Amino acid sequence: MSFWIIKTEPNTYSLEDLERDQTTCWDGVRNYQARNNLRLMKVHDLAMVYHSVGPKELVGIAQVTKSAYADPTDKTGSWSAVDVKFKKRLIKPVTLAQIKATPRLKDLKLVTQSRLSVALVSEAQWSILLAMAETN
DNA sequence: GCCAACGTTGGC
DNA sequence: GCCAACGTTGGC
Repeated sequence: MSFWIIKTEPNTYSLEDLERDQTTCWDGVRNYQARNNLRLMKVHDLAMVYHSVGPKELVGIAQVTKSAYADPTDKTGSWSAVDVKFKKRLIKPVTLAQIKATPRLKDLKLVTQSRLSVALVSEAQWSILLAMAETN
C-alpha cells in the first residue's frame, strides 16, 4: 500500500468536483515522472488531493480504484490515467506554508519537486500530514 | 503578472 | 548524446 499526493487546479477539477462525481478518471498528466508514478499506483492506494491554484493546500483524500490504463484524452497512446474515488475532505486543509514550516516534511516531494503532479509520500510523511489535517 | 526552475525539443 | 533554446509550471 502506497501513499501519494496528486495535484489539481481547482478551476479545472477540484475536490468538490470529485465529491460530486464520487469517482473520476485522473487523466491529463503529461510529465514522464508523474506518469511513471501513476503506473506504480495500485488499487486501494491513498492519495491526498492538493489544490495548486488559489489557496495552495491539501484538501482531501482519494483512493485508487483502478490502476493505470491508457489516458483517454491522449491520442498518442503514451500517457496513462488511473481511476480514483472520493474518500474524505480534510477537517483542516494543510497549507503549503504549514508544510514548509514543518522540518520533518522538508523532504516531501511537494516541496522539493514542486512541478511533479503525482508524487509518492512516505508512510511517515503521510502520518504527519494526517495529524496536521486532524483526521484519520 | 513576473520570474525562476524545471522539462522537452531539436540541431549539431 | 550533448547542449542551447524554448515552453511550461508554480510560487510569490
